[in-house]
Amino acid sequence: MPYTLLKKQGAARRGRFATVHGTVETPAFMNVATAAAIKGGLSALDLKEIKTQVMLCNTYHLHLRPGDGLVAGQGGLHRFTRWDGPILTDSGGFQVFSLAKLRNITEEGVTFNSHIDGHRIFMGPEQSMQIQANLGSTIAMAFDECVENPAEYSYAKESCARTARWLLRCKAELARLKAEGRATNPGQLLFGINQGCTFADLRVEHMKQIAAYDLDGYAVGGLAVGEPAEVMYDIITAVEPFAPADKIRYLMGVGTPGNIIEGVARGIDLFDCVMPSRNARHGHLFTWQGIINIKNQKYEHDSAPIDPACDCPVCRHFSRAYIRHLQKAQEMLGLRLAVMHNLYFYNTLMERIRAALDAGTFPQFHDRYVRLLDTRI
RNA sequence: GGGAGCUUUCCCGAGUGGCCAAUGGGGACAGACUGUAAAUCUGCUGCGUAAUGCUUCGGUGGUUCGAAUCCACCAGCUCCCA
Repeated sequence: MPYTLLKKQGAARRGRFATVHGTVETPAFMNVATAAAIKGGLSALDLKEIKTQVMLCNTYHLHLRPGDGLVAGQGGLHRFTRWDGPILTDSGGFQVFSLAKLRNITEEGVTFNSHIDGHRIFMGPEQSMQIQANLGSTIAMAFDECVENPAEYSYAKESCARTARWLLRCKAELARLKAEGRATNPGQLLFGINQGCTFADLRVEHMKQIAAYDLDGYAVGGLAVGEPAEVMYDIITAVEPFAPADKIRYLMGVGTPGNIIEGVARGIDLFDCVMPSRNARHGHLFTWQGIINIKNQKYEHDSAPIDPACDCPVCRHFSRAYIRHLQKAQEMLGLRLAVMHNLYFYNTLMERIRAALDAGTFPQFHDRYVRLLDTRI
């Protein structure tokens, strides 16, 4: 059993997740590297320095470019990227949502038009598993449909049932690929994904159903797609009791520091989000005093580090004035330093959450930071 | 010395009588971003709370009901002939 629950405080869990590529201390934030690189110019060499535990790559994007066959030929994602820690591959399910204008969904799967050159590609549960088996990630995600918000109840119910059927096909296909020796990582794990939009009864029913499928982990997907944060929290609270207690739980695509703290408080172990990396590229930097926009004129002559309370490599060496200049001048270094800082911040946030859970002080940590860290200053 | 052309709001640059406070870029300023089609996108950029309001298109004067647009002179810049 890869997941070990070390300590509980309320619904919050301090745990450990063992994989063939190393152990993940949870709660943890996975750093998003969609096309096998963290945008902003970070390589695997940088990730240790910013306390990254897990790297997240994308099935759809890597299938299109450079092609999962090519990655397999290079020895898999680990050899290809030189990141030797755990890698989770998202299944392409989110692209069913985000590339909505370019796709068509049937029981078999989804037909996309490539966002790169427009050519038609078909991806269903089997294709997604084949691609992920080629990529050789540590953890494969089931192929799901991430439904847009708001959604009709009837559509949500139908989609949810289909996602459950797809999950069984994913499990069967991955087992077959492993049995035939076609998986780059023979120890590849599979997580299922809970759906059901904002309807608590659908969410619970779906979670109960997939809990019986005995997967390596359980994700809550389809949240943070436009619904109010309180709705998201209520859904997590409703569905959490029905996620297997001895399995790791992953809240997909979330979120702000406050969202993560609330997620941990509701029993979530894993998170991922593009926010720290994307917003860093746009000048929004997270600090222990709140969020700053480094491009603001008020930082023009500011020789202080991004966050005086931060000991990341960027804050140890560089000033706000310098990073502001780099971003205004569109120097690549401005993006890189900002991304390094934000990811370090998120990874440190998780470290402090774990420390608070270890010390039994998580409620105090929650109260002190849950609003503060999401506040623009 | 002679001739031709040019001068627009922070910059470049449209506009050749009213629909012009003036197209479009850039820059500046600010905002958005949640399993990344995102080094992207949006707003804003003379003054004024607002108005059929005020000031503005090198300067001064003129023509006209009305001028960034037409005329005269002046200043500066570019090119051609000596």
